[in-house]
Amino acid sequence: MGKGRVTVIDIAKAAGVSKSTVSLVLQASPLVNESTRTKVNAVMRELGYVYNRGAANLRQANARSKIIGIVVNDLTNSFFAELAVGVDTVVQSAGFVQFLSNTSESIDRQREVIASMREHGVSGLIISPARGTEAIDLKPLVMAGIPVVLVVRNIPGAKVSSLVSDNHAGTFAAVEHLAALGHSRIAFVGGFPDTAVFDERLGGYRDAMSKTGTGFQEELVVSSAPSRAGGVDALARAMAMPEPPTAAVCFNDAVAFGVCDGLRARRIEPGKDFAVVGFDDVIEAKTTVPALTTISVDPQGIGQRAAQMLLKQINAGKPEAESAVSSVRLIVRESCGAAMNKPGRKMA
Amino acid sequence: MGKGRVTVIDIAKAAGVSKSTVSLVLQASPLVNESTRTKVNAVMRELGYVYNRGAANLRQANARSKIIGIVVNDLTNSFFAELAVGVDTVVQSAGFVQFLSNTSESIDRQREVIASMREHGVSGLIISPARGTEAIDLKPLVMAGIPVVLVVRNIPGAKVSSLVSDNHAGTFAAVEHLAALGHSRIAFVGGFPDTAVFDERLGGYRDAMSKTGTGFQEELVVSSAPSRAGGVDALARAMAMPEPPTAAVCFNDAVAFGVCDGLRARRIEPGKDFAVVGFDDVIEAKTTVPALTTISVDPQGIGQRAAQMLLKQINAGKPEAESAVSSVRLIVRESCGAAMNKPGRKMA
DNA sequence: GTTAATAATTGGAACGTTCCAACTTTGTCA
DNA sequence: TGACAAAGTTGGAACGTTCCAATTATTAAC
Repeated sequence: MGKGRVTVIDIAKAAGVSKSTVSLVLQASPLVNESTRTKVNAVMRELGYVYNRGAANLRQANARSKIIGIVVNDLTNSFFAELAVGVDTVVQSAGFVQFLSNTSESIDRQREVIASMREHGVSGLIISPARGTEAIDLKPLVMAGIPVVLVVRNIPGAKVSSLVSDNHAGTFAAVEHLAALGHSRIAFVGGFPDTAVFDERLGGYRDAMSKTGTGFQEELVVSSAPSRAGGVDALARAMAMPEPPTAAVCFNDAVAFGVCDGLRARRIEPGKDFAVVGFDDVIEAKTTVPALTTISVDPQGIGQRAAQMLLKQINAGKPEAESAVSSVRLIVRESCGAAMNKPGRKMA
Repeated sequence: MGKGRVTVIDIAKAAGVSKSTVSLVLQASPLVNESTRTKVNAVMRELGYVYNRGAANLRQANARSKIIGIVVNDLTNSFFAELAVGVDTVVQSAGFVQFLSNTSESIDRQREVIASMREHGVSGLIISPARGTEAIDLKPLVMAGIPVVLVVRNIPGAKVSSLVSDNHAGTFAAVEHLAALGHSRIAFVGGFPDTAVFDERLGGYRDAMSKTGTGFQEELVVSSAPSRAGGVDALARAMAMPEPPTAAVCFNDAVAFGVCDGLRARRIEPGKDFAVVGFDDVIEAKTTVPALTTISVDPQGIGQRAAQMLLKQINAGKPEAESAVSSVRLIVRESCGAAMNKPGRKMA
C-alpha cells in the first residue's frame, strides 16, 4: 500500500482538515473542537500513524528532545544495573526514553558515547564516570547548557550536579559496629586507591579506628580490584600477616563476597570465626549464606533520585548545579556475627 | 555568543564555502578537495559544531536512524544486564547507540516503550519479551518493516528472528552428567511452568531421565519463582519428600544459588552431600563457593550475536526472519561433586 | 585554440513537524 | 443592522540536514 510512512498530511487529507489542525490534536490543544478531535484520532488509528519525534524536535529549537542519556562505567556490576533500572522507572513515567551505554572504565569509549548522545540531541545526561575522568571532559557539556548529574563518583571542579553516597559515614558506622562486637584488628579490604570513593570510604574507616581507641594502622589497609576475585586475593594477603585481622570492612559487596569465599576456602566460617561487612547492599546480599551485613545505599533509589534531579534541571531551563549526598545505613545481618537467631555461633 | 546552536550554514559561512560542501565533508565524500576538507574540519572544531542526526535522519527517508532499541524483561537479573553489555559493544562499534528499557515483565510497559522507541525512529529492536507476550503484539513492527530479534524467549507464530539457547540440550547434558556420577534421584527445581523456556528445559531433563533408565517421575519436578528466594523455597519442598533427591538440576543459576543456601541452612554441604547444577553461567558462578557446575549460555555472547543478526537485517533492507539456536555447554565445577582437586569429598 | 572530460563546488527543494499570523464562522449585544 | 468577540481552522515559513541537477574551474586530448 502506502509506500513511505504515513504523515500528518496524510491524516489531514483523510480527515478533511488541515495539517495544522492535526498538529493541534497531537498536542492535545484545547483549541480544537471535540468532534474534529475524535475524528482525527480515529483516522490516525486507522492509518497506523506514528509520531515522528525527530521532525518535531527539529522545529522546536527551544524544547529539547525527550531523551536522556545514562552512561555507566560497569554495567555487569549489579549495582549499576539496578541504578539504571531506577533511572528508567522515573524517566519512563516522565515520557522520556533513555540511551544507555557502558564504558567499561574506558575514557575513550566514554568520550565517544557522550559525543554520540549529543548528536542525537539528549536533553540531559546521568553519568557514572569512568576512572580518570576530569572536569575538562565535561566542559563541552556545560558550555552547551546540557544538564548533567554525576552519580556515585564525583569529579572535583566540574560545574555539574552530583549525587553520591555518604561513604565516610558508611564505613564509620561499620567500624563502630564491629568495635562494639569486641573486634580490634579490623582490616579495610579492597578497592583501588586512586579513586575518590576509595578515599572517602577509607577516611570513614580511619576516623572510626582512631575514635574507638584502637588506632589506625596502615598495614590493615589491603587494596585490590573492587571485584569478587579481588576480594579473594586481598583476603589472602590479609591472612598472611603475622597478626591477621578478625574482621573486615570491605570496599563493596563484591569484595565482601570474595572475602567470604576466601575464608571458606581456609575453613574459616564468615559470621562465626570472622566478621565481614560489605558496602552497597546489592540484591544478593540479603539471600546469600551467611546473609551479608552491609551498608545500604539503595542503588535503585539513587537512580530514581538522580533522574529526578536531572528532570528538575531540564524543566528549569537554566541548569543550576546541585550537590546531594545520599544517606546510608548499616544493615546488620549474619556475616558480622551479630545475628541473634543463629545457634552455635562463636567469635574469634 | 552565538545564541542558537551552530549549524552547517554557520560553518559554511566561516569557511567560505557552501553548505553543500560542508555536508559532503561530513559524509567523508571523496568528491571534496583535500585542502577544503581540512579547512572545513578546522572551522568545525573551532566553532564546536555538533552534528544534528535528527535533521539528517529527517531528510534521508530511506536510511533510517542510527538507533537500535533493546527491551528486556528484568534488568536486575545479571543475565540480562550482561546481555545488554554484549549488545552495546557491537552496536557501539557499528556507530549505533542503544535505547534500553526495562519492562519488569509488564506487557503494558512493554507496549509503551516499544511505541516510544518507534516514535524516535529506531532502526531495529532486540526484545526479550515479557511473560505473556503474543505474536500479535509484534505485528505492528513487522508490518512497518522494522527488524526485530527476539532473544531468550521465543514467541510462536511471530514472523521475526529469534535467538534462543539450546535449553533441551543443556538440561539433558546436566542429567547425563549427574547420572554418570551415580545419582538416580535427580530433581528438576525452579521456574514457572507457563513459559516456553521452562518447557524446553524440563523436556531435556525428562528425556534424559528416561534415557538413563531411572525414568521420569512427576514428583521430582518442583517449580518456583526463578529467583534465589524461589530456590530456597523449592528446596524445602523437595527435602520434605519421603525419599528426598540427592541431586538437583536447577532452572537457572539464581535458583541454584538459592538451593545451595537452603542446603547449608540444613547443614548439608552442596558439592559434598548433594549435587547442584545451574543454568546460565552468570558471572558469579565461577567465584562462588562451592563454584557452581552449570550450563554456560554466555549472556554477553548472546547479546553480541543478537546484535549482529539485527544489524545484518538492518543492512539487508528486506528483513529476512532467521531463527538461531545458541549452543550451550556443561561447565563442571564443584557444586556437582565431580571436582578432582578438593580433598575430603564424599557423595551421598 | 577548441572541445571534451574530469574534478570540485553550489543553490534550491525536500523531509515531517510546529509556530505564527491571518482567516472564517458563529454568536452576542447595542 | 452593524460591530465585536470568541471559537475554530488554516496556509506558509521555519528547523538542520541531504540529495539532485546544474555550474564553474581545471586538466587532457586533438
